[in-house]
Amino acid sequence: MPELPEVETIRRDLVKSIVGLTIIDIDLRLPKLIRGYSAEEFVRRLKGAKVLEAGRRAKMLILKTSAGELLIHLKMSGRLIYCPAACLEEKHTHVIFFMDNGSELRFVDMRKFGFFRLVADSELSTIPELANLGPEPLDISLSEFTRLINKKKTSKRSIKALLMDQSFVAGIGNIYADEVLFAAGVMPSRPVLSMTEGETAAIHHQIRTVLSLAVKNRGTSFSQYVDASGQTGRHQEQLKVYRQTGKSCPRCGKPIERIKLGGRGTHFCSDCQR
DNA sequence: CCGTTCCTGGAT
DNA sequence: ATCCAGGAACGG
Repeated sequence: MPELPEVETIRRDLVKSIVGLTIIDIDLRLPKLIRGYSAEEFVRRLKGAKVLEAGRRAKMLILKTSAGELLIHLKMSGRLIYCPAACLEEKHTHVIFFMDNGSELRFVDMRKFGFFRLVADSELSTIPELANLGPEPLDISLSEFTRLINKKKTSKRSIKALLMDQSFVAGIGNIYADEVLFAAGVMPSRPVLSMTEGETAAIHHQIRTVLSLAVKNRGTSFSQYVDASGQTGRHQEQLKVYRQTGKSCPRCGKPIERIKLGGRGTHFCSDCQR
């Protein structure tokens, strides 16, 4: 899926394109992607609703509407595409929102893992998909990050698994976990309990540096991810280790290695990361 | 903790 | 044919 930088890019696009518009109709072709309400009730409630704001929490998009908060999770392959006027329909288009100015917002998802949830009345913080999220990685201070790491100091799990744990810090996925740990000089497989004060500070610093640069570059595009206008991001050109197996480490020249950690492809330089 | 599962498709 | 893929819930 889009991780924090990709979702943030889409959010900023949607602020410019659909905030202020009203949904006049919805073509929902894959009812199972709606959580909470039935598909019929979801459509009934959102028809006629005005989009008031486009927000984000971790990797979740939150469209504030006059009918409640619309949560959208893109998971691995979901895309939100804004069509100002007639655009060709892509394969795997599962939902189309028709807006009152003739434009459309389309949800396209090859793997069908993404979901929508309309929250009409309850507190957002009680929603299951939001309730257990940790702090935003770009907001957390060094002292707070250090405190959270120290709380996990009994854990033998890898530092990479912890960074990807959304209840620890919310928004980092497989790409940026590898990139952050390379930039911080820490091996992804290192147990959390072995982190030094200096390494913790380096990881905190690189989370900020790597994620904000990726946002500036409008995200990383491989196969699926594009922004809300259908354009690819640019951060794939800046990746140091992710999917760079066998290529020379940009710092020391040694070939980048790949292992499997927690079921995920994990990329690193064994000279630059300890 | 790890593996499996939800899906479809591209790469090897 | 087999493995892999920006996520995350679930079960053992």
